[in-house]
Amino acid sequence: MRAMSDNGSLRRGRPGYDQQGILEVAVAAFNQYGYDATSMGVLADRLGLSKSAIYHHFASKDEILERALDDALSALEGVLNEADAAGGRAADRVDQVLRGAVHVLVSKLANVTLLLRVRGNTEVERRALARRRAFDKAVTALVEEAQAEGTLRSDIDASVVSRLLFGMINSIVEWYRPGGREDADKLADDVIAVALDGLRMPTANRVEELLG
Amino acid sequence: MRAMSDNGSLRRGRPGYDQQGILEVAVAAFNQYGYDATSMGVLADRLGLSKSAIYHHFASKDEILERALDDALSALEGVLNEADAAGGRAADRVDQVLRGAVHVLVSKLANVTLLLRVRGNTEVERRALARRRAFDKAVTALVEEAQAEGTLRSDIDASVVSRLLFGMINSIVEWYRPGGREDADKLADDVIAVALDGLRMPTANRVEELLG
DNA sequence: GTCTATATTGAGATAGAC
DNA sequence: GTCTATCTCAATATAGAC
Repeated sequence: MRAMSDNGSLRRGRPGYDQQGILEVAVAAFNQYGYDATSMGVLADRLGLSKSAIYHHFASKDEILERALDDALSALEGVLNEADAAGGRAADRVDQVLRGAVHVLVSKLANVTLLLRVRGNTEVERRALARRRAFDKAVTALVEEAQAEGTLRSDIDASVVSRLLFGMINSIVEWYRPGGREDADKLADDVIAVALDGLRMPTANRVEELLG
Repeated sequence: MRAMSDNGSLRRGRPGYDQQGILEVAVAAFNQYGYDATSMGVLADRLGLSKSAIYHHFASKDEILERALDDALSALEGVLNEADAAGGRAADRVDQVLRGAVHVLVSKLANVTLLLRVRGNTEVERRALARRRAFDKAVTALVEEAQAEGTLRSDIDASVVSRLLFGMINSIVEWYRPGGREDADKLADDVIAVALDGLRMPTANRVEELLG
């Protein structure tokens, strides 16, 4: 409740952590070693604190994870809600969701990375997985709409399409590293370009030559 | 060295495990809970053995992981080598590598899944990551060749292209479940279709309408 | 090839002083 | 808000019998 409690990520001085400051360091460690392989001891070392100091801010290791996952999930769900609220053609909403998802991935890279690696070992993890499944289901429904509309090819199953799309998008967390705001836009453009138009040169001969 | 040592996965009777039999159960558990979160105790329970019985077959938990990762990596490297040996246009070799990778993913689903989740916590894991990086690098070189050749669009960086492609392909392990041989071919077809031609209906209006 | 111990380490978490 | 010290439990791994 002190004044400095609200500017977590801006305060970079060593001691006197708030939840946000601890969260950032913890998530980075979780992503580097994996959640299970990251001990409270290692976490304490990274923070320059004792283990018990961490327990002053969080009730358990699990609770740290819960906070980080909720942040990522809320952002992704927000993208979906915005697209739904915007209305319009399904194809436009698909476009909006894909671009929005790329931006969330980039802006909340660490937390989303953590989310994508959750296996469902604990109640916290299982709740997160349930929210992810709901998100995936909504995206699949959107793709189905776009197929019915005639704007997306319908020779591939909608759930396969949405899984491949998000497989591509989600894989960004494996290699993308910060670097500015316009990079996220360019990345989103590239993803959309590959997803909608494919990699083949528009002028190149089609099926026969490449796949023959 | 007994006769039954060579038919591991075919022998389904409970006791009298060989390395292969233990490996399969272990990898399944590693994928379900995550490697670090899977204890030798849980593994023993699943095998219907005591912990010490496992140590008769493997020197350590790490060695079990090493075997599984090597199997997946060797298969993927084999795909690359075959494509290189086949020669021909870069575009054809890209196609061959993508299809081959999908088939390896499907045929060695469990081991590849494990490989894709390795974080680099131990020497074994770091060696596996190094082999993965070498594979990725070779694929990127292949994409560059195809771009220079004029068969793949060159407005997107080759390393981004290969990362998005393999992001899409690798994500298959998250949802694909057995189900027959032709499924793998159909899946490979779908991946190639999305990757090369994109999702947009060939007849639909292009950039202006969808992205406007 | 498997078992019942057991050694040993490190984990998550708590108590209570400052 | 942080510390030292400690509890408790579960982990990997080993010893040695059958």
